[in-house]
Amino acid sequence: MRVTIRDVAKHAGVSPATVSRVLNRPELVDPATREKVRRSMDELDFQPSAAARGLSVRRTDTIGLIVPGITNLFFNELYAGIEQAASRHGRKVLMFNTENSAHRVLDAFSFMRQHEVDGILYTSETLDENADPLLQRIGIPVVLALTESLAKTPLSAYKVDERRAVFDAVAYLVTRGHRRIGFLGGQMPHDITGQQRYEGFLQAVRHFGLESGEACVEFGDYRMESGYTSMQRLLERQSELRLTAVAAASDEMALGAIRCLNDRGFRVPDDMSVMGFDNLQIASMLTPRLTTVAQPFREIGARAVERLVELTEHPHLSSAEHGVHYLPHHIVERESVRPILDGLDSRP
Amino acid sequence: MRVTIRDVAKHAGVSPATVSRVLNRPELVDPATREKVRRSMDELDFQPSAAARGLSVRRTDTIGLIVPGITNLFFNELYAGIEQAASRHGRKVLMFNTENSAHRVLDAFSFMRQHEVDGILYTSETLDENADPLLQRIGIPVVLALTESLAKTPLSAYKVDERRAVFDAVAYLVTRGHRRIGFLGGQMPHDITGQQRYEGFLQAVRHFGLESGEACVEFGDYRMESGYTSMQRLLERQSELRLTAVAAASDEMALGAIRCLNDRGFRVPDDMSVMGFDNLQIASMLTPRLTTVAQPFREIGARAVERLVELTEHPHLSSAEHGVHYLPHHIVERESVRPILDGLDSRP
DNA sequence: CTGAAAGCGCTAACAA
DNA sequence: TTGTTAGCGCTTTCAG
Repeated sequence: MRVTIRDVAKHAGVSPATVSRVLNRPELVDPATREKVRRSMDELDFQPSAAARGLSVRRTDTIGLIVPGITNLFFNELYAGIEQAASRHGRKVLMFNTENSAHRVLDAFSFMRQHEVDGILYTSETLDENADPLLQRIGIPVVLALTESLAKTPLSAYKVDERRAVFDAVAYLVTRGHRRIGFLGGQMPHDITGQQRYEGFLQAVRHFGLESGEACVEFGDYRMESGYTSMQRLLERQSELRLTAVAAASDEMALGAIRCLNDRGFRVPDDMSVMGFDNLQIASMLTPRLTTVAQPFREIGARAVERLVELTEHPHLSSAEHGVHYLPHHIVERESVRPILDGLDSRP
Repeated sequence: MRVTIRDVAKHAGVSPATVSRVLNRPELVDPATREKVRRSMDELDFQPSAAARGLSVRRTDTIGLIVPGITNLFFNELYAGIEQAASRHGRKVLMFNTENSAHRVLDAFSFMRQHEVDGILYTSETLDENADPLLQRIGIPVVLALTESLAKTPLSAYKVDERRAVFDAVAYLVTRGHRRIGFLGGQMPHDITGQQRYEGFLQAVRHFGLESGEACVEFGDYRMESGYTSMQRLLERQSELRLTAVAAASDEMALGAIRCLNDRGFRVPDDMSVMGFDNLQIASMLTPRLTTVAQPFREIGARAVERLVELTEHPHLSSAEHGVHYLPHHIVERESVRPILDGLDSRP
C-alpha cells in the first residue's frame, strides 16, 4: 500500500491538513511540528501523489510538448532548450510525438487535455483553420515554436524569419561570387516552414537576378537521405544547370548532399559549395566544416516556455500581443563554401 | 469548467457509472445507451481526466524513462525504440533527465514515484549498492537499458556485451593488419559501460599481443569534443606510439577524432584508421563513411519496454530470470578503416 | 443492464 | 497555528 498524507499525519500526530501545509506552505506551520512532520515523511518514505494533487488543485505544473518526430537531429537541441527552461520554472514536460502525420495532431491535443497539462508547446505540423474549433474550446494556452499557425485563433509563435534566413544564405553565396545556385528544399505535408524557406530562395533568385533561375530546386523532407537524393536529382541536370553552390533547407540535407557530391566525385567546396541550415552540433565537426544558417533552437525553446508560463499565470493576457516572434538567425562561416572570383572559377 | 463524467451522464440521461462503463468496459453496456453516451461525449467534447482515473485504479499506463542526457546523438535512436514499443503496448512515456549527475538519480526515482508510473526504464548512471535500499522499497518494476547494475537487487538489463564489442572492433582492425592501435575511451563518473569497453580493449591488446601495448589510451565523455581532445592527446605521443588505427568508444568520439586528425593533416583512413561505436544514422553519411560497431538501440529499447510491460502485468515474475540480456552487436564495414598488408604500410 | 455510494490522495475553505 | 470537512473526477463494488 502506498504511504499517504494520512499515514504521515498519524505517524507525526497531526492532521492531514498540517502535512499538506508543510508540503505547500511550510511557513504557515510551527517550526517544531514542521520538523516532526518532515521526519515522519522521511521515515515513512512518503512521496506525494502528483495525480491526487493535480486533481485537487487543477494544475499539474506540466508543459505538454507536441513534436513532429524525435529522430531529427535538431530535436535534441530544441528539447534541451525547452527542458532547461521548463525546469528553471519548476515545470515538467510531457511529450507527444505526432510522427509527422497530421491525423495524429488531434490525438496529441486530446492526450494533453486528458493529462491536464497547464500549457501546450506545439512544434508539429502547421495548424490551419481546421484547428480553430479545437483551439477555441481547448482552454489550455498554446504556444508555437519553430512553426506558425494559419488558423484564425491568435497564437504566439517563436521562430526565425525563414524567408529572410534563406535569403541571407543565398546572399552570402552571391557575395562570394556565386551566380548559379541550387536549393534543396524541405516540403512536408502541412509545412509552412518549407514553404517559407522556398519563398526566401525565390526572392533571392529574383533580387540578385541569378542566372541559374528558379528551376534549380529539389525538395526533400529535411532528412539526410532526402538531401542525398535531392542532390542527386539536381546533379542529373547539372550539365544544364552548371551550379557552383547549393543551399539546403537543413544541415541534415546538406550532409546528405555532400555525401552525394563526394560519391559523384565532386569535392566540397572546391567543385561545389554547400550551405546548411540549423547549425547542429555536428556542423563544426564535419569535413568540410559546414557553413550554415544558425537557428537559436535553445533560445526558441526557452522563449516559448517562458511565454507559456506567463500565459498560465496570467490567463487574461491571452489574446494580447499574440503573433509571430522572430528570433535572430545568423550565418556561421566555416569551410563548405568557397568564394569564386568575379563570377570566374577561381580553382587553382 | 471541465466537462466531467457527471456532465456526460446528465446529458445522456444515465448514471456516471454507466458513462464510466462505456469508457472501460463498453461490452457491459446496452448498445443503444452506449451510442447515446458516446454521442453525448462528442457533443460535450468530453476528455476523461487521466489523473482521476489513475488515482482511482492505481495505474497510469505510463512508463517512466530515466536518461542521462538528451543531447547525445544516440539518444534519438534509443528513444525511438522505446516510444514505439511503448505505444504499441498502449503506454505513454514520461521522461526525466539526470543530466549526467549522480545526485539527480534520486530525484529521478522520486519523480517517477510521485507520478506513479507503472514501471521505470533506467538508462542513466550505473546503479551501485547505494541504490539497494531504494530499489527494495520502491515497489515499481525497474528495468535497465544500455547499462547494468552493481547493486544487489536483481534487475533485468538489456544491452550489448561491451567488452566483446570492443574486443571485436580491435580484432577487426588486427585482421586488417593493424598492430598499433589506440583507444579513445569513455569514462563518466559511475559509468560501467566505459569501464567495460576499456576492459575489452585491454583484453584485445593482450590477446593479440599488440605492439602498441596498453598505454595508448585516452578517455573522454563520449561526446564529439572529447573525441577531438582525446585524439589530440594521443597524437602528441604519436612519434612514440606510431598508431595506425584508433578505436573509439562512440561514433561521436570517432567523429571528433577524425576532425582532429584532419586538422593535423592526417587523412582518414590513409594515414590513420578510425573505428566508431554505435552506428548512428550519420555514420553512413560522413566522409569517410564510418566503420563502426553497431549497437541495436531500437531493439534494446523495445526489449526493455516489453520486459517492463511483462513485469507490470505479472508482478510475481519479478525476481526470476533477472540479469543482463546481451543483444547482438555487429561490425558495419565502411570506409574509415584501411587494411595494412602484412603489418607493412600499404600506402601507395 | 444500470444506479447509488464509497473511496483513491490531496487541498482549501472555514472553524476553532 | 491546527483540525474538520467537503470535494477534485473517476472507478467499482454491491444492489436492484
